[in-house]
Amino acid sequence: MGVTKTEIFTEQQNRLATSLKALAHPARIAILQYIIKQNTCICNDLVEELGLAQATISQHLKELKNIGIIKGNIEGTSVCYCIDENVWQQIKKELNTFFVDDIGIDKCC
Amino acid sequence: MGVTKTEIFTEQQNRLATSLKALAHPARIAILQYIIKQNTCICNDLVEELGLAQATISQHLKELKNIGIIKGNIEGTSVCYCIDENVWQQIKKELNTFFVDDIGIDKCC
DNA sequence: ATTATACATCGCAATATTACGATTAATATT
DNA sequence: AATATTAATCGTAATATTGCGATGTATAAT
Repeated sequence: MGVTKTEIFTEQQNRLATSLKALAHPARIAILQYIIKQNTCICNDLVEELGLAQATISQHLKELKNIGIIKGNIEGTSVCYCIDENVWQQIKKELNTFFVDDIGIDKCC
Repeated sequence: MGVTKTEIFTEQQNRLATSLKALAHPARIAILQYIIKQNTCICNDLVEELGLAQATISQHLKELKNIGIIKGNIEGTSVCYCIDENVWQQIKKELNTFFVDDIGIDKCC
C-alpha cells in the first residue's frame, strides 16, 4: 500500500488530483508567484529568493514541469523558466468546473 | 528531512498549499463531488460509491474535516456530512487570487 | 585547454501518505 | 440486556515526498 488506487476513479478526478498535488507545496506556490511577478526567472533566482538548496529548487521545478504549468528554455548556461499560458488556463478551467457555486447549502444537515 | 520548511514561506502560501494538499487526492475529490451531488451523505454511502474500505474513507473524511471544507453532524449511529459553504467559498476565493489572468504571456522566454 | 557558472540527477535520511484489517465506542434495534 | 449498525481510531505495510550534499553535464569565459 501507500499507493493511490487511480483505477477506481475517473480520468477527470485523477487529472485534477495530479494537478492539485503539483501545486500543493508552499515552495511551488512561491515559485509560480515569483515567475508571474517577474514574467520569467532562472533556477538561481529562486534559490536566492526562497532560500532552499539548488537541488531542492530544481526538483520542485521538475514537478511543475511535469504537469506542464511551466516550461524552460535553455539560454547559455542557464534555463529560463516561464508559465505555460495554455496549461495555466486549462487548470484554472478545471478548477472552476470543480468549484461550482451551487452546493445546495439549504439542504445541509 | 522529509518535512516541509513552512517557516520560510508566507502564511498565505502555507495556507493555500495546505488546502490544495487536502484536495489533491482523487478519492477526496470524488467525495466532495458526491456530497455536492447528493447535498449530504454518510460515510457508508461513500464506502459503497467509491469501493474503498471504511477505514480509508473515514481517513479521507478526516483530512477534509481538517481544512474545514466539510462538517459532520451525528444522526443516531451515522454521521451526516455536508459542505461548509463558508470554507468552500473562502478556498475558492484564495484560488482565484492565485490564479490571476495576467501572467505576462508576451514577455515569456 | 582550463576554469567558472548553471542546473539536472543520484543517493540518502527523515518524514508523510495511502490503504486496510482489527478494534473500539456509541447509538439503535430486538 | 444482547445484538446490530455506523464510524472513528490504532497499528502496520508499502510507497511517496521533502530536502540536501555530491556528482555529472553542458555552455561561457579566460
